[in-house]
Amino acid sequence: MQAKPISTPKPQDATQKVADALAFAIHEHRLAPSTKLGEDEIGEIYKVSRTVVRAALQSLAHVQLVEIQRNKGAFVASPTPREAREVFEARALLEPRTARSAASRATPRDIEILKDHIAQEHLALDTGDNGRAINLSGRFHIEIARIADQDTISQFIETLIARSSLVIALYWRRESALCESHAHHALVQSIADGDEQNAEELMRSHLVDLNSALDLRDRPVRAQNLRELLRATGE
Amino acid sequence: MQAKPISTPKPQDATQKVADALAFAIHEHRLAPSTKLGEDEIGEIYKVSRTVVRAALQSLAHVQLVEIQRNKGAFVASPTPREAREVFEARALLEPRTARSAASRATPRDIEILKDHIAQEHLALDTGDNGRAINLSGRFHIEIARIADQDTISQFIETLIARSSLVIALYWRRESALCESHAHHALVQSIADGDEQNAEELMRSHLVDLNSALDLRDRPVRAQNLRELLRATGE
DNA sequence: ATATTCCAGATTGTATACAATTAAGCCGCG
DNA sequence: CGCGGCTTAATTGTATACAATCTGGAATAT
Repeated sequence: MQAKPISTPKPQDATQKVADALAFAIHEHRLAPSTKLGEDEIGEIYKVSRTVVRAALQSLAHVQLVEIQRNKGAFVASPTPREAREVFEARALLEPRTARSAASRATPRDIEILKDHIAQEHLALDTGDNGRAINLSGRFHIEIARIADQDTISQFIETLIARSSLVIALYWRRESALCESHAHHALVQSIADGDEQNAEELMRSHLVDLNSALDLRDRPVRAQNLRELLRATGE
Repeated sequence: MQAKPISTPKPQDATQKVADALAFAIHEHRLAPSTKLGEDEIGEIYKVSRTVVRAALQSLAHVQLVEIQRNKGAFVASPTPREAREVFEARALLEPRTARSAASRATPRDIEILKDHIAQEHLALDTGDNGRAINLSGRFHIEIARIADQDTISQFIETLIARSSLVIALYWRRESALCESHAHHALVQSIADGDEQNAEELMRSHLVDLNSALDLRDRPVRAQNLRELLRATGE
């Protein structure tokens, strides 16, 4: 019966908060691939102990947003071209089916949410906030998976989209504009219409478009690993 | 140069070792769903500190082999009928494609490995070691995913098979025998022949068979949660 | 001058200690 | 006899302390 009026110091999981904050930063491309994530450093930023930071980093490592090298530390993941290709292949396998399912289940409320996402996406693009636009674009796909009401597959898609953000950071061709909004709009329309076949097909082609906007030929320079590569030749 | 013949005390990640040991026990049905996994208890068993145990449990929670309830502790996961259905739906979506891919890539060495798996499976069944048989059966599917050479999807399949083990523990109909070996054998044959279409179809029907051997109508009694359920009605 | 060895600082891996929350037993009351 | 509140023990969440490993540079020898 006492009041806790103001801010709750640590009401919920501190670990989750740190993990979310880091994931958000990565999704918005504020943390570039291969960036070192020192435990003390992060702990100081969020005012938590290394215990919490370590748990958060391990959590992110599980979805491959960060890579942990034993006795070396945690780094923002830097997907290889092969991994990048695999991520989009997996999405191509899962998401069309998900879109179909969403089309058969979406409620008016769901359509509202999706349209709102698109509106925010436009806004972010107009204000030049590319990081936010990429983040919202990903969450659009996650929202569709949620509507499909398949938790297991949704979880997979979430991790794939998280990784996609890294892939985009590394391999996106600047020439191609970030104008997927059109595709998203058409997708919402077919979902709203309950047109399963069309939704599935639109999602498939949307993913093909996304994939073709990547240039996977370039090898990403792994900043911090230069030294390691050099030493590898010595032994 | 040097030999590390016998056991290494803590050469690698102690966390991984504990996680593997627990996962193994769960896969072999030695740890039943809803079993409480106390941190001190496990730490004492494996002679490690709670720090390590907690990391291992969180790792297992990420693949949903255990469920962590804040301030309550970790329990062996107990999939609901809905979750069970979703797991097999996801497998039905991923594995046929994987089998096809495996058929197109398998080397003679891979075929050897698969046949060896089947042999071990037979052995386990003959000796009545059902836990081991289930474990091997799952690893057979994982091996196919590995041959398909799609790491991302393989990882998903691994977690799905891990969860399948729990589903089997909860929903397997005792009437139906554990005689999938025949299906596995036919699958290996088509993979060895490089018959992609057949491999895909066999995998699909194999998963259908597995699914039909489950009885998802029964609600699993969550042993430890009785108290919790009772209290839920009170508030 | 270059390469190598070794030492010191910094960082991670693990264990322990303390704080917060929950579970269980006990007592008193209806 | 059963139920409810309180107290205490047990368990988890977090922080800190110690040990092991790695990074980076300086000194030395070639």
